[in-house]
Amino acid sequence: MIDKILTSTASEAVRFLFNVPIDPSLLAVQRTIPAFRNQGDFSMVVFPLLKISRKSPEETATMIGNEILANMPEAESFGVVKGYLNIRIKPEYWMQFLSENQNKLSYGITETASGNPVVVEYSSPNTNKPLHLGHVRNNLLGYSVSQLLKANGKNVVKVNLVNDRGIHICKSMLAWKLSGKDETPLSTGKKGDKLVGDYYVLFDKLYKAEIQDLMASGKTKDEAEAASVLMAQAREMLLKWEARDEDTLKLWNMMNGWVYDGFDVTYKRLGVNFDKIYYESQTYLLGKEIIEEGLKSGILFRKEDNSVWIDLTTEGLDEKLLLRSDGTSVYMTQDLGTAQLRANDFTPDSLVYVVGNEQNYHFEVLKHILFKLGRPWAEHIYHLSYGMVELPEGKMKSREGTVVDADDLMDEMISTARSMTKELGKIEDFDSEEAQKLYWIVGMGALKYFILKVDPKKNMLFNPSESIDFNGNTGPFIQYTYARIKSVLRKAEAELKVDTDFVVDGFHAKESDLIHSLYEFPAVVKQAAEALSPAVMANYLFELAKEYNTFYHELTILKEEDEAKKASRLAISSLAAIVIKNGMQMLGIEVPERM
RNA sequence: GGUCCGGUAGCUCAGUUGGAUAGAGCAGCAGCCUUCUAAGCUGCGGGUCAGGCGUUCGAGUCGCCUCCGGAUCACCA
Repeated sequence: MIDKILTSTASEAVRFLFNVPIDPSLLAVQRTIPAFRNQGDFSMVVFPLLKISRKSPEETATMIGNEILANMPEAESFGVVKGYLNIRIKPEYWMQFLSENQNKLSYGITETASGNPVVVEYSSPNTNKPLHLGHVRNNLLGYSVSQLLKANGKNVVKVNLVNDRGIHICKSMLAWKLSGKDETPLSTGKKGDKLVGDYYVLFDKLYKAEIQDLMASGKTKDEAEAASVLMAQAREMLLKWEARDEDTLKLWNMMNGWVYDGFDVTYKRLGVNFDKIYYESQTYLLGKEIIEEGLKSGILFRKEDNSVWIDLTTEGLDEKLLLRSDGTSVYMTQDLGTAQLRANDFTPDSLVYVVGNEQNYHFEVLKHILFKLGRPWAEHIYHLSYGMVELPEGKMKSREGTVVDADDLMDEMISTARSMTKELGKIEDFDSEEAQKLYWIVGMGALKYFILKVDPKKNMLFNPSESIDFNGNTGPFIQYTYARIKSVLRKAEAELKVDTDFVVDGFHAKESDLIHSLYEFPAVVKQAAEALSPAVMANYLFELAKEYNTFYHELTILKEEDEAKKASRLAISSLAAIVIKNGMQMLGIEVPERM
């Protein structure tokens, strides 16, 4: 990469001029800011060198500039403003870059995967309620991060750990049984996850009524909760489940089956998928051997009441419970077990957990425990901790009915895409199937981009009364730019063949900006993956699309009479389309050929 | 109370390892379709980067303190 060459040339220059070897990071090369683009493509700050040069900033910069010009064939000229050295790269360099990559469909993507896999866990739903906007953020992040890692040549295993057991499922099961209506998805025409979710809500309603009654008869809230028959029945059901009671298992299997059918539909529409699905009903007993092992080695200890703990106070944390006094496991025990299971299944390079930031502490503890128990791979556990999706009135609460349902939201996005497309009237020749596909692409593009453009670790706001935009910094804007480019390219191909070898005197400022942005794409792919942040990619793509639209507006392409210029602009367009398509694919967003 | 995360334009958000004059989008106003897709482009207004102190040639970015918001600190998951 040219910026690397520049850095090493410059540090050589400093060594030659001032006879002092320097750390190249002192001269971090950066892209010249727009105000000074007339002077160069790259800039260096010479202030840190003044102690070495013992000259004025201008003089120091000029000396280095001359030295670079003399030793770096790609450098064309330089300019100095205060302590900034701006270097222009020869257009020949950019021309070569363009002709080499203009038709490279895999530009920015490392196609051959190598190394042990990265295991990415995401989604991880409970089977007692349908997916909502919070889950949507989780799923989109997990899928996109997986795509980004793949684009960087990693083997990726996407896993989902479904929480299919526990008291919450028993509540839905119990309410269903008590209602006596024998409803099924088939009999009601309802999506299975929705139906089960309704019964979960029904349980809560019945339970609250029971508590009310008990309190009306003079009990305190605590007493009422302790005396609740419904809760006792739910617990009994859980015990029966654990005892593998046949009827209970049958009901459980049936209702979970409904939920999975429902989830499958939602996952498919969201465009996410998994390489392996773990079920807690099969993993919840794991971890106990690890505990035994830790007890033996003395890293864990047992209290008088028989409960097992780890002391993490030297790590600045607390003591943490790992086994209850009755010998049963807690969440942490299971997670230790499933982490080990994954380590055994895949011998991964690293483990990524896409889990909300309310579990920051949990994962910090998890890492520490595994590390103390002699699992060196624990060092490569990354908790991709994302913020809440909040509504204007605050947090979403399932029980208060303030959740934004994933299916409803997708329906709404697609229907908005439909009405906007119809209003614009550009696809009248599409058949119904093509049109439906486009509505889905655009609607989902708007939704996905809206969520992914925000830095994962930040909380974000969703206002249901203001529908998600389709103009400005949005998915459809980027999709539109792609469709626009493709339209030009189609026309160019329909004309005569355009020469892909071209020589131009130089580039227009708008062309240079675009070329430079396109040149940066592979670095952005890397950076986004390292940061586990689709937002890095999203924001880059928006800037790129904006630059293309400015270029498109200010310069003609097909009507350009100078054939070389025309060819260069087509090359820029072609590569821009490739970058947008590849970048969007890393976000899990499709792009339409027309819209 | 301890720990962690956040606070940037009216609103939603960017801002690479500290670098030049802090940027977008939306909303508002004014323009641009006989020309490669107007889901677009151009222009205008809009800021005590929560506040203070410090480190530095240079701080939205790093450190300390204060204020505000959120999360977490369960024999819940």
